[in-house]
Amino acid sequence: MDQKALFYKIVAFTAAIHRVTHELTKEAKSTKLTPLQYKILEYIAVDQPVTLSQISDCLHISMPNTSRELKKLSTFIEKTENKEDRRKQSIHLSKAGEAMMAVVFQAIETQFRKRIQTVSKEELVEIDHALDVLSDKLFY
Amino acid sequence: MDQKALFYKIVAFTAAIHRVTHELTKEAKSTKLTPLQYKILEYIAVDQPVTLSQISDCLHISMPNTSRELKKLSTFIEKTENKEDRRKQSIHLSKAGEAMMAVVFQAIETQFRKRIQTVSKEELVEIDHALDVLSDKLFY
DNA sequence: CTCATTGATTATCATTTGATAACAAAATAA
DNA sequence: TTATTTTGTTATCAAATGATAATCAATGAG
Repeated sequence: MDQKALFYKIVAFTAAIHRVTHELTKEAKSTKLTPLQYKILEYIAVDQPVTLSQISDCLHISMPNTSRELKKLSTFIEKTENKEDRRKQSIHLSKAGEAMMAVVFQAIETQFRKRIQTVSKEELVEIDHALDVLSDKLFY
Repeated sequence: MDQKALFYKIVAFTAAIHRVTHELTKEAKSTKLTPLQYKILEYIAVDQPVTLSQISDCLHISMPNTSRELKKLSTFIEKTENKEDRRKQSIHLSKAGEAMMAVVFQAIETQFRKRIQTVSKEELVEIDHALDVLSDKLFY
């Protein structure tokens, strides 16, 4: 296994992913979310409930800026007080946020279905396995 | 194969990749390149020679903005006239650009080697195969 | 040849994002 | 208790990025 070649393949791969996701999340643009706001909402949608500092840490956005963006997203999120530590906030999607992310995800999903139209069931299993392998061993 | 589950896995996967690449390309920050400039240079490095409109198309940056960024990158790139179509430019990395990207890639590679330290040869082959599968069938 | 199209540039403006300082409240350590 | 750390907010400034109009030269279609 030529590690150098593998490395270049990974660079090309990640670049390709960035391009494809850009393509797909363009749909999200119709929601008037900025890319950063979309990223934040996506993170909340997947990991909720989260705290502000979790968002800040994971997405590498400073706390002041995270706070600012969350304020802009106020209609899409809700903050619940954390009983154990009253400094912390439990942030999760509001009804409106859930509804909007559902629409966005639906749009992205539709795009993806187009992509896998021609893919056989066996190949889908292969893709699924490939995702697991890379998630486990490379992009954790 | 549950397509819905697969789709969510893909969303989580691409988000993970974005986070990891963010982590890795932070190294590139020491080069004083902005994220956009890095993206452009990376694209040139991988696909050179390219034209300005290719960069614009592939990275979804308007031509005026691409032109502006390329001007900022002038020390790292060279423009050669295209004999067939004199409107077009053949853009490739300059000596300085090659040198700098080599440093950046080296830094990223080092990070990646850390990640695959504990991975066996068999698993590397598996990773390589997984990259091929996803590149072919999903992120083309 | 004339006209529309393509590839690229310059200038300009608005928006988004990043960075930092100053602050406050809750929690924890001393 | 007091001091320190963690979590979050507000305000402000600078930089990066996006968007658009005007322009130009080369190309290709008619």
